[in-house]
Amino acid sequence: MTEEIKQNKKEATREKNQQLILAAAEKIFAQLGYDGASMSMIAKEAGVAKANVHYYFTSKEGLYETVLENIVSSWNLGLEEVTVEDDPAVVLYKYIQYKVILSIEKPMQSRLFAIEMIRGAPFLQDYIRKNSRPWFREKYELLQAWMDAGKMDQVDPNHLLFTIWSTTQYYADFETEALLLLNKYEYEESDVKAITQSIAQIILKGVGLSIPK
Amino acid sequence: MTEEIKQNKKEATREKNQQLILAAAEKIFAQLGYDGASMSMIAKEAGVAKANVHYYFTSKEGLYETVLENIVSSWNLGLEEVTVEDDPAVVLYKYIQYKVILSIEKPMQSRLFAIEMIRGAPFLQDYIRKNSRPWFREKYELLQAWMDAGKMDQVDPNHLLFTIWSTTQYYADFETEALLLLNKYEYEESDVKAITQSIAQIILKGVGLSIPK
DNA sequence: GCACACATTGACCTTTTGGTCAGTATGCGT
DNA sequence: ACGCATACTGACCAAAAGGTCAATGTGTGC
Repeated sequence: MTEEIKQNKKEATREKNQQLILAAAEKIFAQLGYDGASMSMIAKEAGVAKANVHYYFTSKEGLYETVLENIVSSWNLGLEEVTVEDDPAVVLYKYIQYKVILSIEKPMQSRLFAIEMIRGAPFLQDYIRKNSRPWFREKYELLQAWMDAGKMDQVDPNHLLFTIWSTTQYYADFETEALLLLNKYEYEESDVKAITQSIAQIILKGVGLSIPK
Repeated sequence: MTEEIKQNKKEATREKNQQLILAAAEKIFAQLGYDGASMSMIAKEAGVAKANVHYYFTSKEGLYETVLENIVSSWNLGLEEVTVEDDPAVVLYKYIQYKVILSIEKPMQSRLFAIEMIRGAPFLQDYIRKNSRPWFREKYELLQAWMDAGKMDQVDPNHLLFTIWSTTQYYADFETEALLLLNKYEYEESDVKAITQSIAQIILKGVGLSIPK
């Protein structure tokens, strides 16, 4: 036992219901967007009365914000402990693979994020400024260092990162389009590998690297 | 004078107002999504009474559908008159350039499309099946032919096309994120070139081609 | 077992939504 | 100039939205 396991029934119920509502909200918001979702749908999905949702989360905006924060703070942004000494081919390959898996397995989170961005990020602007931007700068420096060291081609690191994000997230956000064009009903296990392979092949070779074995 | 220029005032007004409403609807829908947009906002934006919007377009769904159809049918999908004899480097470079320009100059259309896809394409599914899919198959064959002829590397043409789409559309759909991370207020003229160059460099080299001069 | 704090809810409120309709304005053909 | 078809609108409606609240249920500590 690690932390304070002792928990009375009330606290447990409270936690459980809050979690229930949060999970329901994530699902509904991702499916229908902020405006398309309604508090009663979320309450129904969570199996509680609508008023109870308002008991835990003051407003729809508040609930939405909490959902976004939860998702976003759960994101290991990736590339956390990478240094200039590492092999860029290995690092980038693994990053692409990680992002593809995330897209296929947790598409709702990606879509929720996309919806928020398209809306102009009314709630996530602060997060991006405070968290994403430093992370981004750091990775910019990392990539630039690799390029300076002649380990890979010189490309604008900004656009390289955008390229990795967009290509991998495409399979979550535009799943409908992708599946329709591939004439598939849903992604298969083998698709993860094929997608990773194709993207990695293009991007890695595109910056003068080759796919690690 | 090409067609029937003669137009009485009634027809002109009708046409004008319809166009006014459509333009307003496109803007509002792209900004707020289907559910976020309201008929009164659209009417106000168009400068007509709400009831008049309903006079021309039976319902919100109908209006939304018309807006989508308008956008989508205005899309020259690109790569129209390309044959196997053409140089893939030139063709792909121009295609990327064309899509980047579109993303920067008409981001609302891209975003509207993205929103529709994330929602599961309730209205555009038919269009994709009937129009995009044949186009997609055709370009698949074209790319495959180039690869068979040894003009470029062997990559799954499906994912290559997805890669081009996603990377270019990113700058429209995720404009907020991109600008925040680049610490810019808006795209500049020079960005179109820089983006095109970076994307083209990665993708072209990634499939064994080099940027044409 | 009792009192207190917290959890839960149905009923209710206001506002906004998409949509309708009866009535009015407006340009056209005669 | 007049009558008719079409364009247009303010007022209105039912439904659904987010949100509130008084009342009721329910564990916990004493």
